Amino acid sequence: MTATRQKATVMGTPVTPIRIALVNDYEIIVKGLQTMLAPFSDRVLVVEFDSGTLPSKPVDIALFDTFAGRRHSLARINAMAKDVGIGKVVLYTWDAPAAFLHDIERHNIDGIVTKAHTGEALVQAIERIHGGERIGLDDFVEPDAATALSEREKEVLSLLAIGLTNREIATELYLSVDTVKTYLRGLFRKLGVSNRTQAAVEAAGHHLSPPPSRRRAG
Amino acid sequence: MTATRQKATVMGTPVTPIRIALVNDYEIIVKGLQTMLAPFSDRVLVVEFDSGTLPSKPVDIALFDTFAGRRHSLARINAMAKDVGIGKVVLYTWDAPAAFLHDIERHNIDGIVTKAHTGEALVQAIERIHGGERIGLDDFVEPDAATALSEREKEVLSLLAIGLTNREIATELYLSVDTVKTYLRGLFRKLGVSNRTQAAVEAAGHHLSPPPSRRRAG
DNA sequence: GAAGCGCTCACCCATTCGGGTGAAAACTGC
DNA sequence: GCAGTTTTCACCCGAATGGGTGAGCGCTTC
Repeated sequence: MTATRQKATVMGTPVTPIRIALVNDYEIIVKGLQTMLAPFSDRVLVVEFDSGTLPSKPVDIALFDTFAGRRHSLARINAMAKDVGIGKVVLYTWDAPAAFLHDIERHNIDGIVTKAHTGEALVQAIERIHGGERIGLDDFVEPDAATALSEREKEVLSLLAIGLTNREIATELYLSVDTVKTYLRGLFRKLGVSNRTQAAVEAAGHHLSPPPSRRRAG
Repeated sequence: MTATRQKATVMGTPVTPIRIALVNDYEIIVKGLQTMLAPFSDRVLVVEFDSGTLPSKPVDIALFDTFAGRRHSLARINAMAKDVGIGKVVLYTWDAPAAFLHDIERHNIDGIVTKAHTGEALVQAIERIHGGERIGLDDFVEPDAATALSEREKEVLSLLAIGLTNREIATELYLSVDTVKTYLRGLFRKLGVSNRTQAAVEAAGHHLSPPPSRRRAG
């Protein structure tokens, strides 16, 4: 929050704006970001808007609009990020950043900003992330050591949390049922619960379960 | 979907655009809606943007941006709607409309549109709602008769949803375990699930389970 | 290189769960 | 009154779950 971060010009000399791409399907967000960032064109430049696809031009930062149910693409964008020339991948989400803990740890996300940000705040966040800070991440990294879930445990829990049986979890993760049960015992202990339903409820608190299904399509 | 709906002019004579207000806190949505609807200024006119407060001028339609955790204001806006001169109250939400079934039944919402709409689609939806249709509502009203839960079933489900065992539920409700199991069979059938964990997840969608405990602040 | 942790699996055992059938009592609506 | 629904319970049975112990392998750390 030092004053140096906010100036886009140094002694009147213009600085190259940070080039960002927005990966988003929704017109209102695309238009909103454009309009919202227009006054800051000297600091950030939105060079591309994509509908679920990757930006075709190199950018400093890709704002990745991650919705539940769309997380799969996160793996993809990250895998291809270096090929295309994306400097950093930033989640641009409605949810509290914690909702994407799972993704953050799995893929290398460089920052998270929420859509609650105003234009000015967003620009500042982008500048800080561009500068190497891990905005929105630091608050959510470390769990509790003793109750920290391992990678595999989180995978098992996330599948449990959608109601899969042990056998289904095993099949999904290419494990034996006994192994799944071993993980569950550890999970129950760490979560302080005694059955899978309680674990599923807790999983939501750990942001490891999807939102409940909507019965009817919108 | 008749052709008459789309024309904003009648034989070249301009028609008064529908006046809408947006109740929203987020700059990106405010800016996005403005920009998105700008090309349709002959059909819809965004006359006011409010941050959580009610529009001060009479409008035909108030787009009410409802976020989880902000639903309380829905009751307020509706109560005051007629005083201020709001023609219709429309939810403008990300979620599938079903997420607000609860609200819809409690307050008199005239329509629901999602932010996935493009400008053109949004304008059409607004026009149809203005014309008296209940966009997005008809698909979500009735609890389906066959899948409606009885009082007792809801009680059982709400206890299941916090992870109680059948025996615990039975004790809690002064029932036999067999009775609880009978209810569960019916619940699973109505919810379209095959085990209690899935039922617990669904229960959240039915507003029958408390929000999961947050271990860390978001 | 020993200790510790994460990941994997196996076997055992008691309990719980899920699903099926049947049925009685009460209340609701036509 | 009768049909339908809700609430309640019982019995049966196979499958799933939960908990315990033990154990091998790989990686990191001291």
